[in-house]
Amino acid sequence: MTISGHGSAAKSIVDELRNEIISGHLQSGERLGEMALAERFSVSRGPIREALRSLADAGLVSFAPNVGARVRRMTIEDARALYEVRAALESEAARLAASRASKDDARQLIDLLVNQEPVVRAHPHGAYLQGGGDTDFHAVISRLSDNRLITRLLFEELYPQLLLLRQQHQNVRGRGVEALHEHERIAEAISQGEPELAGMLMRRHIRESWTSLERQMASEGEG
Amino acid sequence: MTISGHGSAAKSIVDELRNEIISGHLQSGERLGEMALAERFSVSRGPIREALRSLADAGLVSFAPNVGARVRRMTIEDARALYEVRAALESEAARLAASRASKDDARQLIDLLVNQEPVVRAHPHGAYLQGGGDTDFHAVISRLSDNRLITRLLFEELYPQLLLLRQQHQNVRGRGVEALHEHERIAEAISQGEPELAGMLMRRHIRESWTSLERQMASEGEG
DNA sequence: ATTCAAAAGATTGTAAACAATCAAAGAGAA
DNA sequence: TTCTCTTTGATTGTTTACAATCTTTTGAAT
Repeated sequence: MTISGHGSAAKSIVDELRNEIISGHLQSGERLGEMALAERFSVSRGPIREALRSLADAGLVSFAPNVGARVRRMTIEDARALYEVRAALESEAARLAASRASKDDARQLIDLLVNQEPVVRAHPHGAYLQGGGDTDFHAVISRLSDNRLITRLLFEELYPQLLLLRQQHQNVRGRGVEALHEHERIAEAISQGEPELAGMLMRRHIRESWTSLERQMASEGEG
Repeated sequence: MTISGHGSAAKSIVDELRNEIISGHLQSGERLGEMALAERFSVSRGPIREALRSLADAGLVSFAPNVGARVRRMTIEDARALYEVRAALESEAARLAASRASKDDARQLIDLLVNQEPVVRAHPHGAYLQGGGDTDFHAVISRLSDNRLITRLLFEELYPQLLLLRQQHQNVRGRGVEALHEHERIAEAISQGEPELAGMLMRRHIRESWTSLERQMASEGEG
């Protein structure tokens, strides 16, 4: 679960390594030797081991006993499983948000989208997810769901893996305009207190996102 | 994520401690000092620290920096969040199983229930979940979903926490007969290849389970 | 040239000692 | 008595050293 604790040394090391993995500075499959990292961060192997375990929990690093850690390589099967779980958790979050959100909360969600609209229209195929806009939207819904477990699973396990996936298949383009439109419909359902509809729209939204990504990953194998 | 690795020492320590926590031999809130555990297992503090981190990832142990680990105390809010996530993941699993399961797989699922029926009828209020029968049913659906991430989340994070919850609120009784009947309807939907129906029935099944548990936890506060 | 085996090198797993932080006990004053 | 400050004790965080395992290299035999 990784509640939070984690000796302060390991914590900052985790953050740094996560950024380097997600940004592609550390390539997929690359070995993460404990001694090498210990020297790099001017620290002993203890905190390094703890940091690597934590990254493995987040799904960014893979282990082999007596062999060590490597930057995880995401297969297309991993990606499919990831999107299926994401659909389950986010549609549940949308459902709960529609049940529990106050009028004020819902209004805040809609305002967020109104502010994002001009930005998205300026970059129709922008990396919506990575840019923060998409993250904001889903983060707000996560908060409105009032379920800390869902929020933790999404932000500490699924989203990092999604970013890693994007990093490893670089030619993925966002669906900026379409996604924004789908967001608007979801926000509307939440603000009107319709859990079933909100959940269904969110599920469809994520399925569309996966369809788009899957197509790009497939064509990647050809070219 | 805790792929598997984990030095062999830590692995067995994790298993032992998990059993002791779930069985109630270690009470909730009890301190888990590193030195004490190191002596108990005749091992140094290194593997102990790794084991405790792993248990924290499973949600059985809570941390405070510079203070240490304790057996996690599950609040009613934790329980609610847990059941909401469980509903999301298991209904997704049922949905996927209905989409993907072969006729043979589905038949196997129904056979499982037929075999369990006489056992459940003999103990109508038995601890279905803990006894293995319920676990078997959900495990099979998990496998039929063909999604390793769902399976891992359920068996390494959610189910252990559910068992801990049961341990801390001891007067919970199962819904043996009703649950079995609901299982039969779910299995039927899966075998007939109806994802929407299977998902909906599973969601309802888990909601009923939660309603029953919530009522018992509430009455616990009174008596 | 290829394949297998054995030894050398490198890396992870574990143990033991040191440093830093926190919690509790005790003394003193209001 | 109660509150606060200080000190003491205990526990976690970190480092260093040792043991076990794996990977790679080297060599010979086919």
